[in-house]
Amino acid sequence: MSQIVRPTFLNLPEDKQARIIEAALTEFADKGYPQASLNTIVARSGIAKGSLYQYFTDKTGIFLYIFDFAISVVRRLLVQVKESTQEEDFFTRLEKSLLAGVAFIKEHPKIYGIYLKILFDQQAPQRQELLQAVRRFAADYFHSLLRQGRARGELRQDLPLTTTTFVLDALLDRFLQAASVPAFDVSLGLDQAGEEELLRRVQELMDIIRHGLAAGKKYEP
Amino acid sequence: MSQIVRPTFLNLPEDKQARIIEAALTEFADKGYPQASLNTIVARSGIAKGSLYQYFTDKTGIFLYIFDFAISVVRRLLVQVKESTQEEDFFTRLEKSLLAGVAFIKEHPKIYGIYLKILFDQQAPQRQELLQAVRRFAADYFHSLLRQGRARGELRQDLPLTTTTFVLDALLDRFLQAASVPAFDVSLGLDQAGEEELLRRVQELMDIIRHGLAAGKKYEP
DNA sequence: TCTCTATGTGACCAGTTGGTCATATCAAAT
DNA sequence: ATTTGATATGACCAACTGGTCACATAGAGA
Repeated sequence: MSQIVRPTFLNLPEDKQARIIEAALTEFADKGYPQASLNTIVARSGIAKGSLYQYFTDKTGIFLYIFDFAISVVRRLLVQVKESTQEEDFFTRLEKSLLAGVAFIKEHPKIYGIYLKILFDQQAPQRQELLQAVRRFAADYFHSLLRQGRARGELRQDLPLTTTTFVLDALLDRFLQAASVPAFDVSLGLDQAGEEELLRRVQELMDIIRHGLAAGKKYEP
Repeated sequence: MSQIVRPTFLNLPEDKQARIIEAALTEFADKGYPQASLNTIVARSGIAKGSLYQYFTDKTGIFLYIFDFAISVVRRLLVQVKESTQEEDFFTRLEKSLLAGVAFIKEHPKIYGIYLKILFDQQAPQRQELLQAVRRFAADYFHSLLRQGRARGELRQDLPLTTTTFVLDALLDRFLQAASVPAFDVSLGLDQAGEEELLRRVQELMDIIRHGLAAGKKYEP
């Protein structure tokens, strides 16, 4: 980080820092890394171009600082959800996690936007590392939920944990995308669903995760 | 389309057309729409900048033409898989579809790349329409599989079809992404998996789709 | 008041972009 | 040999990019 932010920036009055962070976050979330314009950031935060280079080393530096900021916000949420649902059963925890995700995105659309952008931007700096950090975080989360659930006998004992982690990660991640990227969601129409419809979809999803699709005799342990 | 390609392009010798399509496909798949450089396309296909504008109206025109070309290739595959598995049971069909997808991406990485790029490129022209077309295509496919499977009694009779479609779309799509975008795949390591490991993962995935996660008594119709 | 350091500034730079256009090339028809 | 219509070309343009730098400003300590 010390290679990225200059002390000058940290000495700045907090509201000025906030203005710059906000402007940069917006721009990166809107356009992605390579298309984001420093001129726009500078104009929106009301500072001079030169000043930007007194705060950060270069465009990459700005981006990494912003991403780091975003990550820290997400991390706080996940830890909190995990702890506050410690006592509940597996499926309730899963459901609450998903709903917490939906609420988070509604509250911090730009943070989610920057994540989506980086997802397929080959040119975002350190993309590989940044993405793996995020997904690993999610994977660890699910894995831990699964282990506890299995230990309590709420889940099939023979579940392959890594594949199951993959399934959960895929389903919840995609559900969030569907709820916030209309183009993504052909079937459910989540982007303009009301609270109650969203809840119904979540429950249908949980039911499928529980019982699967097959008719007839179920798995016997 | 007539607004997009000029007749001049279609009059060109086929190998010249192919060279240009190839160069454009590569560039768009590599960089995405806004970052793709016409200069690069021109250089790689060995034609003059001016010529490009005798073939297409503008950058958007080139992109839409290429995308259209890509879509037609995908469409052919899906139709073929659907027909050739007509007689099999639901889960076998699903499994074969997924494996066909993996094979397709291996054979046409650029076509898949262009799809991934457009996925989150807010600035790709007509992005909304293009994406919806693709996803709708997939959704229709799964929906049709599901209806047949349910009619044959292979699936729970009370399955909510749209949510189930969503589940299948999410899982298979993500599986394909994991198999081709390493950063995306923390848990399974599919990108460097051998044939046999990949097959095992597919079967584990199918098992989870069949039976779900829950222990104990299964759903009774 | 003068000095010194930290901070602020915007004209400026080279490089790249998508797009244009006057001109050149060429094949067929007359 | 000449005309004609389609096709090919690359120098050129305005707009923008990330990044620089000589200079202005301000505030604290002397």
